[in-house]
Amino acid sequence: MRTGRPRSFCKEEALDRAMTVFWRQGYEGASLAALTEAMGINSPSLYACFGSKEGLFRAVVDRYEARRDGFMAEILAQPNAHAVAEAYLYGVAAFCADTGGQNPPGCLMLKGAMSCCEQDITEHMDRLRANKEAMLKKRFDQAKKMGDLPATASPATLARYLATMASGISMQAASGASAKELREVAAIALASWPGSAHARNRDTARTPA
Amino acid sequence: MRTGRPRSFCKEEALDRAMTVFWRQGYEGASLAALTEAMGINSPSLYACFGSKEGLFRAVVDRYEARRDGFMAEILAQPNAHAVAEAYLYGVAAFCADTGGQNPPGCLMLKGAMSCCEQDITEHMDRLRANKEAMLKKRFDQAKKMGDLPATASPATLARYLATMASGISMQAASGASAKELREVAAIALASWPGSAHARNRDTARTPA
DNA sequence: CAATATCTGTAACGCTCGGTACAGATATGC
DNA sequence: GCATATCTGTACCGAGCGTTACAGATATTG
Repeated sequence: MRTGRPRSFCKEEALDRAMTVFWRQGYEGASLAALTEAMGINSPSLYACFGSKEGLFRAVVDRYEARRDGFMAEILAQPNAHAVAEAYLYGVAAFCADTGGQNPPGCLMLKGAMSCCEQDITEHMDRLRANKEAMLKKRFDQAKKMGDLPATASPATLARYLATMASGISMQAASGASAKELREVAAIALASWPGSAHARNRDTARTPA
Repeated sequence: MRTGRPRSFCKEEALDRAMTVFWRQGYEGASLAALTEAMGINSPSLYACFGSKEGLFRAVVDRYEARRDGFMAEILAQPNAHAVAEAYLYGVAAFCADTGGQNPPGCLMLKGAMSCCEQDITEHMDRLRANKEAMLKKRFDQAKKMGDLPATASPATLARYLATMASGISMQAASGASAKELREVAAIALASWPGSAHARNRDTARTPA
């Protein structure tokens, strides 16, 4: 076992508390003072454990990503392309609207990436997002072979379309849109899905009842 | 005429130079040093002219908004709802991809709003964006009366859908998507437009030629 | 029981931040 | 020409930033 005085705080809990600060304030807006106060530790403990503010942020992002990997697995397991798109957009809408009582609405990734000028950080987050898009594309390649996407469909463009919509939904959530409003928007977005023409009268924008 | 020593720089040009700094770095990321250097003036001149960093930013945002008002006027003048949606999304895509050789891709509003923790500023920018969405809604109310939107369509939801898509397009542009990729995404988004069912085979996602 | 290794809190570091005091420069108004 | 008003550059302010030196506390190792 490791020698020396043991750490007096829970690393995971500290990361969760730091996450809410970065989520609310962005990367540069989150001061060390705010972070250490929220985490309940002093700065030397933070530096011993995470190396730097950037190291802490990366650890937070990794933790955030790990949680969303489970979400993506559920999405990709849907039986066909339309179900994937539907589960993805409604899932993103629900996620962005759910503050968990402490986090602000929207996505940590977007808030973090937009509020940071350090290139290596923004590139890292762009890569993570591109990776999610690539997972969708791969799933749609497969769907095309299975025949639940038309032969003319472009998996890459469809994946980018969903990623674009997800970013937009996150932005709308961040500026105060309700969960219901986000779902309505997702519904319109899904009406344009290749092969869902007959769903139009059901899914497309209608005056809410 | 005004007495005293005259200002030795052009206010509008200084605002344009400050705009590119805010656009690249965000509100909080743009330091006074970076701003004064780009503007070619010293800080006392900046403060005499704009009052504070926040005052400068508001002036920049006003100037940015004034330019986009012309864009919105063109959009709203389109002959029917579908043309409005099409002109809007393709216009946003073109705008976000066009850096003008100095600005980063994407929208100053999103970058500015996301990189700022001061509530009065973010609220101001949210208000401006909501205002654009309201203009679209009003136009779609009118379109519904004119019969170029189905009676079941919800102008508010359609306007929110376009605003969401526009935010998403801006985010994609900011993370490196090309103009062509943005247009392809816009095309899919337009395929779900109420009443454009027959356009699907023409507009929806296809493997690029 | 040392000896060693790590974590802890206090207190400070150098630096940059947004903002300004001040004196000199340059215009107008009489 | 002289008083007045405004802008300009230099040089600086206190506050807050991310980060760390250091000494004391607390664990394992032998």
